[in-house]
Amino acid sequence: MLTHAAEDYLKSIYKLQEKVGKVSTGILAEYLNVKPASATGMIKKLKTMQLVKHERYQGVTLTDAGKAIALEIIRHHRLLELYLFKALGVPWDGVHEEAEKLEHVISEDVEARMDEFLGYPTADPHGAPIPDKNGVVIKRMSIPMTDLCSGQSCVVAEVSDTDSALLRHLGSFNLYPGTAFRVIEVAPFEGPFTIDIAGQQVVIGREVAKHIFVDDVKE
Amino acid sequence: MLTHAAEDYLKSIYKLQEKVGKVSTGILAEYLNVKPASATGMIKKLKTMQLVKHERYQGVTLTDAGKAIALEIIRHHRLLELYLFKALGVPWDGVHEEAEKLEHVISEDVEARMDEFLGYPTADPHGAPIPDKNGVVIKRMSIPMTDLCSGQSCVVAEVSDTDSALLRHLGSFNLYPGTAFRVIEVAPFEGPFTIDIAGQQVVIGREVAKHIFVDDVKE
DNA sequence: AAATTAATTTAGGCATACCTAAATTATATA
DNA sequence: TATATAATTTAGGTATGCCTAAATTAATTT
Repeated sequence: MLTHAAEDYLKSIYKLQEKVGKVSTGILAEYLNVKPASATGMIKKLKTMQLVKHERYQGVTLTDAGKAIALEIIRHHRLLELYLFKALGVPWDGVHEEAEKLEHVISEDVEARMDEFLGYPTADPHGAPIPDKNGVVIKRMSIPMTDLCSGQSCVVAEVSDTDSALLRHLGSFNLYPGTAFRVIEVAPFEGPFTIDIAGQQVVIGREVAKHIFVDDVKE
Repeated sequence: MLTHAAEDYLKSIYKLQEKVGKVSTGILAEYLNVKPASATGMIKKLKTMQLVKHERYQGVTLTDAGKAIALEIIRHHRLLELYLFKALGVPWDGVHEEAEKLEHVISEDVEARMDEFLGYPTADPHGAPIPDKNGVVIKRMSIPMTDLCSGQSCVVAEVSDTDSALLRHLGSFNLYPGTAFRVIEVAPFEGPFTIDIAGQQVVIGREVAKHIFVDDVKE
């Protein structure tokens, strides 16, 4: 079996691969809050296990085996988040941290039971897709909120899950995945967004908007 | 914060203290499936943290601080067992192993939510008492089934939780905590027990009976 | 009491996974 | 192209927690 650290590396490589494309040692180390030298060491270990491909100074890529494990961990994480949220009422700004610890120790059996309880869901409380048992991920075609213009309507698809304070902030406006809103005004010079959520007028700063992804954009 | 290993040592010392009284290095090592030398090492570490008292060759005792941590871990374990059993339908012969991993990573917040969901229970699926938030344990006055004589009636109070095969065996007779039965016959020369459970006649071997503790004994 | 046996502790090693500091390699600039 | 800068890797060190083997201490037997 893999160590927790190895699982975290695989998960992080997968996520960075999605976001940035090429995954360098430095980017990976920064993401995991370790030094580049530590990342190099783990990459070497994962390479001997045939879970990653790596050429010196050229970054890492997951092998099929590595990707399968990464998706399994991500599935654990997101199912746990949703379970904690729905079954135990843990606030959505707390589920990430909790799931981060549980994802490495939960059994496939318990996971299957949570999955059944939740009705085989496809997204976690932040809107991120939950890979199925075979590692198949259904990708949504969402765009960053910062791409919206005045007058456009849309639905929140996903928000980033790591910043607890941000999530509390969004929660105070009811800005959850599935929530519809309309852009009233985009302030010039990279300014904030004024939006309408269920009749309420709310101002969302640009830095915050970067962490919100939307769907179903209409004029 | 303590390591998982340190938590396991404290928990084991507590349990052995209950069962055997004096806890020697050798007993502790055997219980934890490590070598005596390893136990000595951890005992030293726990001593510097003032969680145990230890005189060379004289065995270990928990300090109040150590006992508090031991009871906290035991509370985690038993609440998790009951939660997995009741909320997710994990069979009672599987909850111990699962809880063994989760007990070290579950937060106080999630634990409190499980506790509420379960209605502040006082016993786990095997009948073991769940310490409350302040580490108070309500002890039951149960006796081993092997002390019973022909004709006596009783109620199952507790069964040992570590042997999964034993639990499946007991489950097949509906021999859960709370189940009442009457001893029909005790075979001589340390032989098996024949009992009546809800009209069904069942034979329980002496080795199995040693792991069953009963309450409410009547003639 | 002496000798044997058993329990415990010390000493020295291994693996994991992190660190810092130095060396190396690649890339960008002059 | 030579040099400066940035990224990466190597080398060597720390802490945890396990191991084996040897030394010590305690308990039992003769």
